[in-house]
Amino acid sequence: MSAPKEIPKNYDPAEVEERWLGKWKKESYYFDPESEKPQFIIDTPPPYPTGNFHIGNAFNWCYIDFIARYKRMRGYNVMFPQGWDCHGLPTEVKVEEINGITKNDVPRQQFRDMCRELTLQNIEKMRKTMIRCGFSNDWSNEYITMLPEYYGKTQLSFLRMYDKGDIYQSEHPVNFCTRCETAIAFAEVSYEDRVTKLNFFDFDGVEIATTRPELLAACVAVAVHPEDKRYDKIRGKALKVPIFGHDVTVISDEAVDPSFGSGAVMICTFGDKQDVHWWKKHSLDLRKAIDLRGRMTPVAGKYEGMSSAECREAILSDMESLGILKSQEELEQRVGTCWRCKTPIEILSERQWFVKVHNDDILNAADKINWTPGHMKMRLENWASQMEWDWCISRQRIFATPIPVWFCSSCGEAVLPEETDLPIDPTVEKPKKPCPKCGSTEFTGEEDVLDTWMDSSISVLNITGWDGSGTPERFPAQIRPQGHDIIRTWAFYTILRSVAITGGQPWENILVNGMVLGDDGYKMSKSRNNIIAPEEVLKEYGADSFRQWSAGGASTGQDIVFSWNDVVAASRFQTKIWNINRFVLMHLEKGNPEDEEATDLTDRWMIHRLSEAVEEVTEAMESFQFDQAIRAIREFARDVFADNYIEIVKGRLYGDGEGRGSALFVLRTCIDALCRMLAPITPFFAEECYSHLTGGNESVHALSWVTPVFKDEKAKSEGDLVVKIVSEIRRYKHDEGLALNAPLGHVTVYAPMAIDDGGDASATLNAEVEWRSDRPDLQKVVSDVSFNMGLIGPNLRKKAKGYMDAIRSLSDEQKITPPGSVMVDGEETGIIPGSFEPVFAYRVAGEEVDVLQATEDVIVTIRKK
RNA sequence: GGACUCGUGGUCUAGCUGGUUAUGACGUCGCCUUCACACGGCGGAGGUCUCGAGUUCGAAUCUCGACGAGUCCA
Repeated sequence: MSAPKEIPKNYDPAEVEERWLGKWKKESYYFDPESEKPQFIIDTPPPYPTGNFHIGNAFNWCYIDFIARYKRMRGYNVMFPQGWDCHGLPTEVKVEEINGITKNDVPRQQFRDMCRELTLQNIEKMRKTMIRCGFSNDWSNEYITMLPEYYGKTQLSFLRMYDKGDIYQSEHPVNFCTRCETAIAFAEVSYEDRVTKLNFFDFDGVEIATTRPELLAACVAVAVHPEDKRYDKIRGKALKVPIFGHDVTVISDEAVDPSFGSGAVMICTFGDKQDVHWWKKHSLDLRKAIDLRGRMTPVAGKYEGMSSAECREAILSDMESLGILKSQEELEQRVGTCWRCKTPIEILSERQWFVKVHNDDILNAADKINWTPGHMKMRLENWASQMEWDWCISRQRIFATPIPVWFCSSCGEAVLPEETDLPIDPTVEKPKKPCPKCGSTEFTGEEDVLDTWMDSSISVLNITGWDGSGTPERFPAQIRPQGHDIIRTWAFYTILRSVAITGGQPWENILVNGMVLGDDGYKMSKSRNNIIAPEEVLKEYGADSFRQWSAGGASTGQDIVFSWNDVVAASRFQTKIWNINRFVLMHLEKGNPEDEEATDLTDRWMIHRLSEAVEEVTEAMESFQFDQAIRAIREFARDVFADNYIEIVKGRLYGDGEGRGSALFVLRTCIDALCRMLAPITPFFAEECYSHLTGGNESVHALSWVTPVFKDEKAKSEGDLVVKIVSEIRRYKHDEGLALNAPLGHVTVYAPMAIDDGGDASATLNAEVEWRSDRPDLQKVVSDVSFNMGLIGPNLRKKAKGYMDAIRSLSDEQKITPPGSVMVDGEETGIIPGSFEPVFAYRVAGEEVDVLQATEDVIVTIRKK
């Protein structure tokens, strides 16, 4: 081992991190398909390529990278793949915006090419940020869902599920965005508070309140509460719909709130989800008054062709002139809108493709997965148990995976391609065989495309090597790391699809991280102006500080508030370790130790404490508690190693007498362990420190994880005492107004056991320290009693308080030598052995010394010179 | 409206399978230009653990309620 001569005085993260990025080989993170090691496959979230890898992503990826790096050191064959979930509205909207077109202005294929081009550019931008963060992705396992090799698998999964009967088409009400002209899933509906008008009008003699008068033409019934006496006379009768003149029946339903509006509701197809319920339950007619573009249909009579907003105004004005509009009230309501363009969604009934949702199977699979934190499973359960209808997977868009289906032009039969012909685009290619039902060779390709969750919900099948020939050997993956915002979507859909295709659960573990909030405690948003980009943090403090913040900023699963303070503290911690490292290297250079053994008391104490820290950090990493891991590392490095141990062994290090070799061995062992423990969290910093320690021949990331060196309980308790004495005397010096290194005179420590600290305490305190195991000639008085509640509570229950009072009122003599029993509430109660101990105080008898009481049975006297 | 999470010194945060003196960071005050580090060291001040009720010998921790905050969703 040869330490390099030059180690810079200051740690410069920018320089160091760039340098290692240039040296590290991406191949060293590749999953090895030939390896004998156990696999550890991570089902990395495939982000949407917006071009902006935001701080929430970065936080999520920090967790993943901690795990990936840790598991490699633990001897696993790790796959940390990177996917890109490309399809979807945002890119289409962006392309339309950039080029000033709508999707219908150019041929489908050209529009797709434009989307693809933009997506590739965005992916490249995001890759750069990821690499700069030091994430150890396996780029040999990258996948891009818009490319044929991936979406071919999406189509294959479609065929498989179609064959099983899990995919079907049907006319059913769905959420629909009339601006984007596509169906959307519940997961894509967002909600906004808006103020609207509640309109009261005369409906053939009955007062009705509605927020959506434009749907009057779509009215198919009027509903009242079954016990609402006001409407007893008209229940079951027909009413004539104003303006439009068709008849509808008055039905009873418990879901009607008699106190809202007039207590009578008009049911339209469809004003909201409740209408869908009623429509299904009471088998009502379907009257479509709004078309896919948000225009009124012929059903709306003279209002045909108007937008729904125009129609609303027109109908209200007509009602007014007819004298049937009674009054209007303001009403606050939450409106479902398209998550992308914020247009209020309509519920329209159209032919769509659906995936069957088998809730029980999903819940069973979810039960087999280990959830961290546990309560996140509840969110999935609540979501699954309240699903209103099957998953609508068809979208009327362009940039997405085509639905691989043709319809026979003469008999209408749905014809699917052969699996070997995938991937296909049915709007471009034709079936290879005539229609199996009628023999026709004329077909129309399905123009609808798939919901992008159909792509991303097979990420785990893709990375474990699914090719359609059965459950892949590597399935399930070991872990899915993701945010709690997509439990209802990505996690839910992935479990659904894994169960449908393989029958098993997709992962062994799911680790759910919190959301990153702005430093004001709120979700980051443009309107709050509290967005922090990862690049800002990296530029200022480096990736390692950012990663430390990710690890330690909040406990796993909690939302995490971004805090510059914590980033700065992290960076200072690195400075601290850097200086410790410089100090250690300086001494190693002064004369390298041959010793491979810790012999002195404080050295053995240090190794014991190190071993404890290693166990704590290992346990934390195993259970994904990164905040506990970094906290344990910091406490060990700063408090135990630097402030206690190093200060105590300086005397031996600056001399060249006995014990120097042992101390150097311990210093080297500790630094080595620190580098390894820090490697997953601060990979650049750990690598830099380790390279200085060893000369840079081997990467810390290629090493195995730390194992405890040894435990020595005797050295631990004796060493704890030495440390305690040193800190007590420092406090004493401080209180006496002495500098910490000021000479002190003679210190005598009276302890129950004989201690040989090899002169460490003397050198540290600049005083003669004498360790004695006899008792000092001091007056000893009982000052208090300490109780063992763990013993007293369970044994005495209600009598505990009385028992303690009785003990306290014993004489000093009896506190030292207890009687057999005491009286508690008039009852004789036996003394529980070990339930209390006397606490002693000491007074000086004659000699002119100051007395410190370090612990209950350790006395220190100080004779100043 | 529902679900979930949270409410701890000035600020942020840990603890929450109940048991000595409630963790740490930032800030703050005092001392120290100590030979790794002033981006430091040593020492201190600062908390009725949101409120109320309950369970218990004992509650920051468990239960119920109130109030407040956040997130996801109908």
